Amino acid sequence: MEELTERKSKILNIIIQNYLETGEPVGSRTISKYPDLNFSPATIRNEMADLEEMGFIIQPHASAGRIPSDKGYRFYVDGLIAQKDREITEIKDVMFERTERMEQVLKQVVKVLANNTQYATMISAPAISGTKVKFVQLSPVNEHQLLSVVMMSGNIVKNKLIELDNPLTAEETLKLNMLLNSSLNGLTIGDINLALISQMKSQAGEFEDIIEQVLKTVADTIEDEEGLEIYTSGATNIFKYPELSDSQRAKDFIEAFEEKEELKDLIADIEGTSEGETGTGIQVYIGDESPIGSMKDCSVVTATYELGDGIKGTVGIIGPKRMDYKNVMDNLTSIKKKLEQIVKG
Amino acid sequence: MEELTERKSKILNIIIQNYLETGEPVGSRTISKYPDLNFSPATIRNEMADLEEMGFIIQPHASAGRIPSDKGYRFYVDGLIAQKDREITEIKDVMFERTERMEQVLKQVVKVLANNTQYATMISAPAISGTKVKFVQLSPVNEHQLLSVVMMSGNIVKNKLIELDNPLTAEETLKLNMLLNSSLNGLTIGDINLALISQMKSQAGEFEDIIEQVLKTVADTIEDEEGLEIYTSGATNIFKYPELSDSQRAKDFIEAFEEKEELKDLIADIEGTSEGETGTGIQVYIGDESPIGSMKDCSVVTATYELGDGIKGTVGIIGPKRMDYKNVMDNLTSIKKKLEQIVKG
DNA sequence: GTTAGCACTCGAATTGTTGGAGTGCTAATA
DNA sequence: TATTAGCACTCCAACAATTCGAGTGCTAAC
Repeated sequence: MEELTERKSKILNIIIQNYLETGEPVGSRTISKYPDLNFSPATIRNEMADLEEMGFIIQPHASAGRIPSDKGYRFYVDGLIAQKDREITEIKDVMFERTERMEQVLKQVVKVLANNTQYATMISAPAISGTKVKFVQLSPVNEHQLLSVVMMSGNIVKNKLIELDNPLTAEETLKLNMLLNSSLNGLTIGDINLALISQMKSQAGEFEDIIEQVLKTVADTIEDEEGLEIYTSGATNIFKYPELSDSQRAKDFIEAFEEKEELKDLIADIEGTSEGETGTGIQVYIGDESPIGSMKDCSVVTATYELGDGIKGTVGIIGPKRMDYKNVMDNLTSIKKKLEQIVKG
Repeated sequence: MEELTERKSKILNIIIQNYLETGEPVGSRTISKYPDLNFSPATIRNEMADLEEMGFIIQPHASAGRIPSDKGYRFYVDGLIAQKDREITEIKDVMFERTERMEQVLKQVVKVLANNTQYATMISAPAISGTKVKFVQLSPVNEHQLLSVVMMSGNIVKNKLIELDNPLTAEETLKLNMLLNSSLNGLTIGDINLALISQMKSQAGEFEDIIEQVLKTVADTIEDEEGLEIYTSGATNIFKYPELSDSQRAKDFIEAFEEKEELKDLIADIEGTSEGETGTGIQVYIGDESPIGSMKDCSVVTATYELGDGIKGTVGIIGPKRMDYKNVMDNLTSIKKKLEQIVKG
């Protein structure tokens, strides 16, 4: 009994779909009532016994119906991914009003997504690491403070306040600005090496101290962001799913969302995985496949969005294994598109 | 029986303290065992009956011990506030390493606080409303984009990207910068009125369009922040307290923390309340005293910190009514001091 | 190959039982 | 008069016993 016959596959799909809706184990009688399956419960039971032996479904206790195993979910999900023809359901366009600031957009995205799907959602801000310096500006605030503004590709702006020992004149500031811009423009963080630094220092002449400080600031500024920002929403939706909402489980889950450290690991894992595995940029972690312990009873569906210039981020949904995979994937695909076009548009 | 005798007050305090520790109703026998109260359980029972009649304690069911009522907690808390002599317990100084950015500091503060107290914590970023423009800087990014950087007192920096129809020359930019700085410097948002705007426009000559756009941007930038930023931590600590951790309650509570909308109301309420009511800047909401529905079984203790120039924010702790009020107040007082000195220092 | 029938199993929900903690009341005591 | 001992009473929490229904596996019949 190694083959997954048409009928078995049909039954399996019905079990999964029914379980997704109800959250209750599915019995043979229930299945036999489906219109396109005219067999008696007994027959179904035989098939179910086979399916269980093959590892697709599980009996939570001796006299209960069956629920999908991780392998079962995987079968179902792979089936979904296979049918590429899904049309993109339009997300309300209200979502992206004119907001220059990425942060606002992302916060809105997770909220909308959580609302649409009723699962927990997360999104990582575009990683800045591979991006280029677009321009640098030093502005004197007063005698002792200099504000450095660094803009990276993707229109990400960072500020930092620099303390000065001695005041700078307007000319000196201008000169430094020119030097910084001409030297740094278009460089990635990786391009700023020792040779470049010493070269800049020599050009700065008597201000080499300041250049050093500024460069350090720039590097700090950028690396600061390396600590990947993540926005989340809808963590409490977990309470909607009885199988996840016992106290301990819920606490661990929500804590992971609050702390975000583990989410970072997850995202690192996702972005590390060879991209485009499915061609759609969508990845699915079922149960133990996820690196986060508190989510071993959950499924995680993620999409990676790319803003060009190698900048990319990840948006994902975490919910019970009996998740409405189809709807979730549609939503993610749609978000991905929207995000990608918001930058181009 | 309208008087709160010494003995009654002693018993009341014992009931509250014991309940704070155990979370279980306190019976007469338990109380009679306290060393400084040499009476039999029966005597205690009489007193307890009185205390209940006076509204300080409650019997959750007919044959249970007593627990404090909101009025009881209030009595206890007022007693605590009265003794001003509390020494400031030092918080680990690691906390405030050199971080220029307020945001980082605040995030750290809530985390440390949640960790120290094991309750849920929140902190509001200093409200910018009353603050002054310190300086404004427009920098051309490319032909079509202009980056505006606005710095307010309290070293809060805001960026915004402005789309240009026609490119600006360097001179024009410089001129605009000078105009903006000389006109806006030292003003609060309230000071920017129509008269000022039209005056600036006329000075800007052919660039009045741009001035308008920039001013709007500046206003936006500032008002943007009016939507008060709030950082939270430790929401899941609620699960440590059985009386709060049933599913529905926990969901509502954590949701309030995730959404933050209600927290904003709370903070508005706090900052609205005539300050210094206690002289220490500490306020306590017990149960229904709080404006947030999902916290009607909690207590909220808050402190307002002031950074000078009218800039202030609020830091608070939300936990069960049987909260370790003393410890919490000490912690808040300490944080408040630290925050206030971090800006001056 | 499919189905009907039947005995069996298990969990969830309901009910009954018990024990302990705590009370209020009354009568005795200092 | 204030305090205490004693006692009957109440209620909850925990546990055990019972019932009920859904679902299974197996066998024999179609």
